[in-house]
Amino acid sequence: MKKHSHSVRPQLPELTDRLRRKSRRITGQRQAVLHALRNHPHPMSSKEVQSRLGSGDCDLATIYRSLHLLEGIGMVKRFDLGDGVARYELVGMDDDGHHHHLICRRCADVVEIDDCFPQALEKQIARQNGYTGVTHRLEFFGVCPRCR
Amino acid sequence: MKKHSHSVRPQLPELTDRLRRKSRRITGQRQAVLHALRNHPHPMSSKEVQSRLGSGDCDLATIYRSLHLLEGIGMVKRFDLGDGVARYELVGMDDDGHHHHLICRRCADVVEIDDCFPQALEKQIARQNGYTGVTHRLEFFGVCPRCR
DNA sequence: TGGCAATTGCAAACGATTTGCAATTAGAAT
DNA sequence: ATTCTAATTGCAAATCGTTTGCAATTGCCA
Repeated sequence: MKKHSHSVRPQLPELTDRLRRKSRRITGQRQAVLHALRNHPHPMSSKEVQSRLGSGDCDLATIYRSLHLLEGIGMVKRFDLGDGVARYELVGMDDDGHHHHLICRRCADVVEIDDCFPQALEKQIARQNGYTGVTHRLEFFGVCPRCR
Repeated sequence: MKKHSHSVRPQLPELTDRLRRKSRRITGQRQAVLHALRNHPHPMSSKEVQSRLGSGDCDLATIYRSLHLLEGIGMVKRFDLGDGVARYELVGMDDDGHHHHLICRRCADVVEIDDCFPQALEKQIARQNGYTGVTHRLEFFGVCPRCR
């Protein structure tokens, strides 16, 4: 049984350390983005991140740039929930962030699904088609109890 | 074993009949779009559809409108392959069009994966979270033999 | 504390998709 | 066959998420 993706919520200092180790500058904006992601363990769009930044908010372009940076370092993972909007989640310290979601078609509520099923199938798919380095992207859609 | 999604390639008259039955008008543009989809059994973007329209081409807006119409009727299925571009495939006559893809990260080549694995898991996911009407969206990514 | 490269904000550019509107056209009615 | 009308089209402009150029600012090393 895989550990729950959100069982470990890294502290902010740990996070900035990770940044520093990659020789990236610790700016207020980046800390704010990390802080926002840390406090909302669900996929967040750039705008959602921005709206959760406390004081003097930060330019959207900077948020996009921060998220890309963090994604490149592997500190956040990008998810595609079907609408045309990129969403990001903080990745645990040792985790690779791979998991899935169950999204309500009505209210867009998101449930994190931590078990990963088709991992075993990747090898089969890869072998059958001569592909290498096969990964997958899987999301579930349905209607949540409150909307039903 | 599920029937291959593309084992049956409907004839154009059959397709326009389906449209007519839905009391939609049979226009040259719509036939052209259907024709293009029919001859390329892989997910196609609006632009790809447009570039495959034979003679006097058709406005992109019209292609978008046609694809939406056809999707609403259930004649085409929309797929999201990870780049920000909607792609569509023609749905067989009795099929619901549900299947998956294996996409090359380098050249964007697409292999159709006709078996569907997580269908059984939908019920489990639904039950565990109180959701109803659960479906899923699954795509595989890797590097194809030619790019490797 | 100074200096320079990295980072930011702002506005403009971008690509995919949508929309308003006037002109065209498919198909039912005559 | 011709007429009529609502559905459909093309075109251009609008929208939305995201990216980029550039000048001003700022983190961090010396």
